Parts: sequence; C-alpha cells; structure tokens
Amino acid sequence: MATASRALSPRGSASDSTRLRVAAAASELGYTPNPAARALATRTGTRIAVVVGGHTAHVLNDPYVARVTAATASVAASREVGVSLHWLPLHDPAELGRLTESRDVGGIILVNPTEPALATVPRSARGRVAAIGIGSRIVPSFDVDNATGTTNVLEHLLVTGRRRIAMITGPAWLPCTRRALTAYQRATEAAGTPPRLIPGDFTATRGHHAATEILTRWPDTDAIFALGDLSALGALDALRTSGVNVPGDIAIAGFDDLPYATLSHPPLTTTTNPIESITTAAATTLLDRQTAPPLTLHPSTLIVRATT
Amino acid sequence: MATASRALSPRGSASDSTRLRVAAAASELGYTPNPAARALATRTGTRIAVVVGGHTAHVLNDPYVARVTAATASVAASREVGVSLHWLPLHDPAELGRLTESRDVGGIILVNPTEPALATVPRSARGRVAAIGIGSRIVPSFDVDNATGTTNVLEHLLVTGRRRIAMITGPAWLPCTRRALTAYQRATEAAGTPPRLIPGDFTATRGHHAATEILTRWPDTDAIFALGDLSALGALDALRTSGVNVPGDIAIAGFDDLPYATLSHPPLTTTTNPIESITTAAATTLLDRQTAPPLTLHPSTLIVRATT
DNA sequence: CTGTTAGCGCTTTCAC
DNA sequence: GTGAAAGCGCTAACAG
Repeated sequence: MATASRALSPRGSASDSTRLRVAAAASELGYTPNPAARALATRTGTRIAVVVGGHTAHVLNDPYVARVTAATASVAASREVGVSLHWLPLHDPAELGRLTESRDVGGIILVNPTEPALATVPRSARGRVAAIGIGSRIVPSFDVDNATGTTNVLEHLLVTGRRRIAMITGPAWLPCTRRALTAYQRATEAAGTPPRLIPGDFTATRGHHAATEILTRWPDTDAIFALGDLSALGALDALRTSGVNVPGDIAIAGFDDLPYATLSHPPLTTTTNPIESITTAAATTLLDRQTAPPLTLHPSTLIVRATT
Repeated sequence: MATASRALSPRGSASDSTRLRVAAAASELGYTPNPAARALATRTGTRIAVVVGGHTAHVLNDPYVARVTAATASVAASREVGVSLHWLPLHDPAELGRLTESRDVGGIILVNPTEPALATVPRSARGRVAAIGIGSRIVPSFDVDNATGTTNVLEHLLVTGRRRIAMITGPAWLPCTRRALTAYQRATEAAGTPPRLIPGDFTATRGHHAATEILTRWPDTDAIFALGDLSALGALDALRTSGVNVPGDIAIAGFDDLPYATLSHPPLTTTTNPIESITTAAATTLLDRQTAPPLTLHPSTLIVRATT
C-alpha cells in the first residue's frame, strides 16, 4: 500500500523494478488515484481559489476575470484540482483571511489586490498565495509589464511626432493604473511635454466622456493613450462623432489588444496584455509549490495598427 | 462526533436542542468543515469539470468558454467545490468516459457537445452530467433559445421591410447552429423569401469574407443575419469597405450581444445570449443533485440598435 | 529500499 | 434521538 503510493509518486523512493511492477499492476486494475483522499491525508487542499478584489460583486462577471479563471481551471485540471471564484470586497478584506484558513484551499490567486487587502494575508500563508497585480513581502506578484508597455506606446507616439499626449487612466485604486501613470509622467517629463490626465474606469462609456473632456480642456491634444482598449474604442467613437480625424488630427492607442481592437475604424493601435500566460505562471507556481521571485513581469508588446 | 455531523447537516435527524447546542459549540471553536474529508466519506467528488467539445485545444482560450467557466466557479465557490476545465477532442471523445469514472469529479458540464460525444456518457452518470448545448436521454440540456432568438431577429428584419435575408451560420458541427438554421429556413419559407446561406465559424475574419461572398453571389441582398456578433461585426466591416450603406442598403444583425456590439458604427442590432444564467442553472442543478427537465431554454431578447 | 501501522476529518451503519 | 465504531483511500512515520 505504502509502497504503491511511493512508487506512483515522482518523489517517493522506490527501486525502478518495483516502480515498474506497481505501474503495471495499476494500469492492469484500472487504478485511479483519489485526490480527495490524498488531500485529506496531506491536508494539502482540494482546490485553488481565484479571489478578485473589487467594490461590487459585479467583478465576477468581468470578461478579464473570466479569462483568469479559465486559465487557472485549465492548469488545475492537469493536477486534478478545482478552482473556485470569489469576490473580495475591498472595503472589508477579511474574507481573504477566512480563505487562507480554509483547510481545503490549497492556493489563492489574488486578482487586483490592494495594499490593505495584501496586508490581511497572514505570514503563514506564504507560498500559498500569488497575486495578479501588485504583491507584497509574502505574496509574489505576476503581472504584465505595465510600465514598459506604457513607455513603448508613448515612445511610439513621440516618434511619430505627437507632442501633446493625453492619457485616460484606469480606476485610481488599481495599482496597475499607478504604475502606468508613473511611466506616463516619466515619459512626458523627459519629452518636455505637458501631462494631461483624465481618470477612467476601463469602460467604453467612460472613454467616450473622457475624450470629450480632453477635447474641451486641451483642444490642441494630438494623441490619446487609454489604459484599456474598451476606453480607447469609446474615445475613438467620441472623436468620430466630433468630426475629429483619427489619426490625422489625433492619434489613439489602447492597452490589452482585445479581439475587437482589430475591428474598429481605423483598427486600434494597442499593446498586449498576455493575461493567460501570466495566470498560467501564477497557477503553476502555486500548484507545484515552487517559490516564486517577488515579481514576475510578462512583456507587453506594441501592436501598431491604424489609429496612430 | 456523529451527532455533530447529523446536527450540522440539514437532512440529519437531530433534536432542535442539540442542533442549537452543536451550532453554538461549532462557532465557539471556529469549526470549519473539511470538504476533502466529506468528499472521501461520501465519495461524492471534490470538483466539477467543465468539458468543452472542440477540434483543437484552442477552445480553452475562447472567451465564451471562459465565461462559462467563471460562472461555474462562482456558484461552485458557495458549495466549497472547485472547477476544472478540459478539452474534449471531438474526434476522440473517450476522455469524457474517463472523467465520468473519476472518483473526484462530482459533476460535469458539457459545453457544445455533439451527438457522438453524448453517446459516450454512460447511463450510470445520469444526474452528474449537464450540457450547455444539446443534451441526450441521460444528459439534460441547458441552452439559449436559439430558435426563438433567430425567429425574433428575422421577424424584425421582415417587419422593417427586408426580404432578401442572408445568414452567416456557425460551424456546421455545432448543434446550436443547426437549430438556428432550422428557424431561418422556416422563417424564410413562411415569408416566401429565398434562403441564402454562408457557413461561418463565429470569427470576425470569417464574417468579413462571408459578407464579401454574399455581395458577389447575391448582390440584391438587403439584410445579413450573422450567428455571433463577431461575425456580424466582421461583415459590417466588409460592407463598409465595399461602400455599402448600413442599414440603408443592407441591414445587419448579430447574435450574442457582446460588449463590442454597442461600439460599432453603427451600433449593432443583436439578440442576447444569457450564458451566465444558463451556466448558473446547469451548475446549480448538478451541485444540488436536482433532477432537471430534459431541456431548459433561456430566452434570447432582441436588442435593436442601428444596423437594422 | 520496503512493509506495517496510524491517522487525515468526515459520514454511516448499528446498537442502545 | 444519540453514542460508539468502522471505514472512505490515501500518505507519513516508523521499523525493519
């Protein structure tokens, strides 16, 4: 019994002969390991929780979150574990603590956490929590390289002769927004270009309004960079309505490279957000109990289409 | 110990007094049930598998599949179980049998199954498998009401004076395509209108090509109905490029009501596909071990925007 | 390296 | 209605 267990496990010590013998017997009898029993014996947990920070439960319907969940569920499948999806109310992150205590949660993927939320992760949970977004001393972070992505976009805008570049940001509480913001400030400063910031929330509607606002506040703007393709598309829509020529009068660039980015008129210049690979990396780390570096950044690559 | 178990379970027989006493003690000691132990004892499974039929593993990256997975993971979370995501190669559906055998899979949600795939579900799995798409004698189906959705769209097109309506379908192997097709044939026949069918695959690219093909094969077409918003958007793009006026010359309608549908020029008329509610219904049935009717159809509601 | 022995935390007989 | 005892299928600890 124990021998069998050892033989089947890659890290158990068993001679090659028994290993083979056991493997043969196993397939002979149609043996299938029972993850529940294993989880009980090793108290290792039977699922990994995807926990999404947000102000309303609505975040659970976000397509971006859906992609994270699906990618996690896909790598989880190969380890015979499951994934559950939870909303973490940012005004009361206590729920996170409960999940880290839960005996059957083997790992937690924190999506869009805030500093306060990260602070509630107990030290004892080290190695069982990973973040997509910012991390902390005990939570390793896996994220898209927002700063470089933003810098690349701005660089491209500058190289193509734009000088008065406005930016539509994401929600202020989102750490990734802040990183992009810093990159923007650094770039505009270096170029001796005036900073023009409008807060956004990643939605098309807000992007639309933001663009209108930009037009009235800074009529001589010659480029708009929106954090999030949906906002960029909304902005594009607003400009078209106002009779502004894109990219003739104003260039537009987004962030994410959503499927629809290629369908707009003109097709949207943007930079990729490889969320599936990011998620896979985070989930793999958790499931294989690897110790991850504090920060793993996945590159965002610029895709120049016709709005710039 | 046993008493406690009985008291905590809603269906256990215990007097109200002990039930209260146990509940008090439980919260006092911060007791948390261990799903793995329960799963082992009841051999009830520790996760539910979302199994997606398709020809390549690429289906796992489909945003539609992601939404199904996320919705499942969300209801699963409340029952303390997880979700895993699997690709079911349609050319070799044997994997499905393996999953139904697996001791730790408590339920299976079959996405886009085909008849052959459904045939591999053993009778013994009745009650542990639900389908989003077509079902079978032993697999209850949860789906969007494709037929009525399609009929509504066509009705709307007819009422607004369109007579030569072309349809861009989905992949032929997808049963939902066939249902929509039937509705289309019925409607065109009733209206004494010529059927004009072009196969599609739900992508924007294919929608683009399909529209071009429609233009050359049936130049007098006055409406295009695409199964899937992405295809509709692709078609819209093609028409614009060809200088066709939408909706002046040709009306366009899609199916799904994706977020992008509102962003096109003009905004796309479409009909909803409430996949989250559908999924929630299927998952709930599985997790609560309810017996579902053979077919549960969720309504698709027409959203008239400006392409018709 | 391999066999034996205890549990992991719950539910389920089975007596009382 | 309630307690005692026997597992569910595995791995960890301990001898050999």
